[in-house]
Amino acid sequence: MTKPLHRDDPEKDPLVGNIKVTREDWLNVALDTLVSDGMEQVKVLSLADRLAVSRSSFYWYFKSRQELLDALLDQWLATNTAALVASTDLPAQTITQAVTNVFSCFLNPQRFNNPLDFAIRDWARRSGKVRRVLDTSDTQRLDALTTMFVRFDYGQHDATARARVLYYMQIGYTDAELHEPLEQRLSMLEHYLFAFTGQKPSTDEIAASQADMHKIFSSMG
Amino acid sequence: MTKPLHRDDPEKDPLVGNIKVTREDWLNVALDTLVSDGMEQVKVLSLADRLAVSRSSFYWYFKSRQELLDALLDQWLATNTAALVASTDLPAQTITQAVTNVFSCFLNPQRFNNPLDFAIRDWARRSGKVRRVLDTSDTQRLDALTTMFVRFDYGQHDATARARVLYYMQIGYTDAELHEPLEQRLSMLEHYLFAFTGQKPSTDEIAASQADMHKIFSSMG
DNA sequence: AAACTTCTAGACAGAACTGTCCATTTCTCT
DNA sequence: AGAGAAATGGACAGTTCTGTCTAGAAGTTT
Repeated sequence: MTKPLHRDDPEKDPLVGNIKVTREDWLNVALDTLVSDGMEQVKVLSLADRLAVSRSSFYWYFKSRQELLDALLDQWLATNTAALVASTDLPAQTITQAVTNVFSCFLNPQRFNNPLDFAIRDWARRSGKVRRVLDTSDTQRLDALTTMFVRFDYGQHDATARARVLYYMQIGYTDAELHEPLEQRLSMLEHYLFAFTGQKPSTDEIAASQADMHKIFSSMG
Repeated sequence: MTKPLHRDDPEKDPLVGNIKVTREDWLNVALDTLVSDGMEQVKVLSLADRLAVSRSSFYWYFKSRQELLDALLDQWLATNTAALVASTDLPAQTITQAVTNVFSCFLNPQRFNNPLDFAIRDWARRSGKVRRVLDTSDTQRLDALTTMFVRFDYGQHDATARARVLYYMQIGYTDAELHEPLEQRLSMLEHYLFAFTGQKPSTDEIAASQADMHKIFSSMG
């Protein structure tokens, strides 16, 4: 479990009365399960086990399992897309720098939760409602990326194509879970940047970009 | 259901005795369910319902549900990767033509079953064994694509980067289920080709590539 | 036609899950 | 202290699945 339970977290208000866990605790454990095992494995019984709490207590906080699932979708909706869109708007001198900013966002789990994004994508394959929510987000993200390329004087069609190549490649890359060592990944960076922007990055830009990535990884441990 | 049951297919040997369905029928229905609803929904009960046959009869053909799932994985293993690798080896005068060949393969459901690929990817997220099988296939596919770029005089690192951009972008694109009209997709082709190869495609090449795509779609109806 | 092979159907046991009901616990408020 | 509010836990009912066991149906062989 990633986050400590409410009752174990010294930062939070102490629990009064006969309370053992909060609605937030249920949501955190559910989110963790969603990410690691998929939406179908988010089961009241197993969540209760992990919380060491009676299963029936769940129904005090949620009307049904479906209400919990809806809450999880809402939570996703409020995070990942916003982070990515913000990264396309960060100040940058060149398109290479701008693309590096987007890379950084995807690489930083604090800003963009990749596993969660995939769990939602899985889910969308089985639920029309989730599919529609996801489509809206994908459109927003692609629009933001396209705007970024247009800002650096790419034509509308070219910008759209490059936004898609960048975005979809990121999805595919993460999906494949290619766990290559950081050094190898950094050595490829120059070629990725060229493929994405169509422009040879300067040695300064490559170095700056690599330093960026390095910083993210070392801050993660 | 896509394929007719063995008993309904005039091409096949008639079923003798008290036989209603074959092992092949079970596999086909299971594959169809896997593709549309995911591996967790492949249930003996619902397959039996779709076949209009008793559930317990399943155990004549398969030792257990797990044996069926293993058979599905084997079936995938024998198809998609082979088709893609073959497409990288097709004759081509230029890298643009070669990339077009790969596009065609991904677009043609007869050659590459995209939904099945995703069902396997989903599954791999929950099973270490499937993950390993998928990783092996991904590596084979990427190696074939890299070799293709090297054949057209790209440096080793550049070829690897471009192979990945092409392959992962394809995964991401399909995953997003962006159902854009064919005409729009064709109008973007020129920009995709440029982004993937780093070389401006000639007007002849663009036209040939578009014709290729057109042919696939019209043959599908 | 009797024996044999091949598959099917129904009954059963057992597990895992959802949701409901209600008594009980623990703190707060008056 | 007593009443009330805020959860919690245990028992119960109902559904959906897996896998086993066995009798029976529909052909084939001798």
